[in-house]
Amino acid sequence: MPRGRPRKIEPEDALKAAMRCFWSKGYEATSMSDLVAATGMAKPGIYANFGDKEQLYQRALGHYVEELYHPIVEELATPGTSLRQDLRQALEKILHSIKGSGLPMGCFVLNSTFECREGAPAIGQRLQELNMERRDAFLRRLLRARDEGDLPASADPEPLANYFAGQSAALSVMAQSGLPLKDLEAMIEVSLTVLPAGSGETGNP
Amino acid sequence: MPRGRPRKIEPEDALKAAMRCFWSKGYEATSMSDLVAATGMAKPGIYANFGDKEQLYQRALGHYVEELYHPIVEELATPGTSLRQDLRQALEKILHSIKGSGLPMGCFVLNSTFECREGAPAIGQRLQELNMERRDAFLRRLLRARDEGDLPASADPEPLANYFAGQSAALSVMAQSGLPLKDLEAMIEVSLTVLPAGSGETGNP
DNA sequence: CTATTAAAATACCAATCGGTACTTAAATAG
DNA sequence: CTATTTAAGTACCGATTGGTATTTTAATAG
Repeated sequence: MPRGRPRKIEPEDALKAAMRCFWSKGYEATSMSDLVAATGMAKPGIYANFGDKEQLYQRALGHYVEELYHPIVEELATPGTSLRQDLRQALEKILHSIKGSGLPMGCFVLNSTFECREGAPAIGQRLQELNMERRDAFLRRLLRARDEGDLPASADPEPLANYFAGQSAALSVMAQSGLPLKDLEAMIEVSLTVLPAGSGETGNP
Repeated sequence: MPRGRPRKIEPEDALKAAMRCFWSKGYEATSMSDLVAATGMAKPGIYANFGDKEQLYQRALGHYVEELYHPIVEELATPGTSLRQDLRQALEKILHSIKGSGLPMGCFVLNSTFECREGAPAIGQRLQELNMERRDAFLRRLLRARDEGDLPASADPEPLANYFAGQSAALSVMAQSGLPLKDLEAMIEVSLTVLPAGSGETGNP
């Protein structure tokens, strides 16, 4: 056991709580008092463990990326079955991470991208990178499909990757606008029809 | 001429300035001091003319909707040439309203939709309506196309309308992520390929 | 001129903001 | 037991927040 007074809450638990806070309310709308209430850690403890509000925000975003964003993005790029089926599963996964579970609504990266449209260039650049990582994951999967003949050589993978990367925002905004889950899933099926025939089985059997 | 001391700035000009402020920085990040600086109207004048900060925000959003959002949404639903060409022009128009001009970046309605993901239910419901108005405009155009035979009777207009309504968010987030204009226009061409053949001339001549 | 009207401008309010210095509590080492 | 270490908890800081009461300025009406 360590030497001094035992800690009430583990810093990692506090970080998780702070993440949910920033995720659901955004950076500006989250006050230090909110963070104190959410983490259960007193203010001086927060500053001692994480630095100031902006540093904590970056740590929270980093935790989200490691724990939730990267896993989905990476799984998205890996083999699976056919191209169409893999893209369908990827968009479904993104959709359920947007709507389902007890987690705050939407994607933390997308939410932050829209909040930080000007101002702090440091976090803004990081967010551009993260959105591009999602795009690149789609691109990798599409390039592989072209190599394997799952995507015709005539198809250009880059515009397709940009397009699919954008679909998460499309799903997010329509979810926020109140569309029921079945309509959001129908959106996914529509978005998959941009794939040339022969990229896997059809979506409407 | 009116009776008392002449006004320094017209309330409508102040409203325009406030709109740009909220539009570019968001509700939370915009302070009354910012609004005073942007409008040139002293704080008591703002409260006298518009009420409190939240009321001013709603007025600013209303002004945006009347002046910029509704015109684009309505033009989107009206005849034109072929379905594909009309949708292309609509998405191009949305894209250039997102990127071009000297106006703040992005769409005020989309930005607000992402900022207000929980909290004030009043403005949140209004934003849902506005997003649905965009969707409904796409739907009207698609229904007309189906009646005119420009869209096959086998195609289901509703999922297509939801899909196209989402594309503005897709364009917005990829623009924010640093994609150059030509790549964004290529995204539009990809998104149009969900239309069945024979909905107007092809996008790749 | 004076009275009146309406807006601008100054000054101020309590509350909250992000951030810190300081004290207290709870553990171990000797 | 006392000394030491580490974190929790309290109290406070100046600055800024959203919001007003009050005064001053500039016009017209008589």
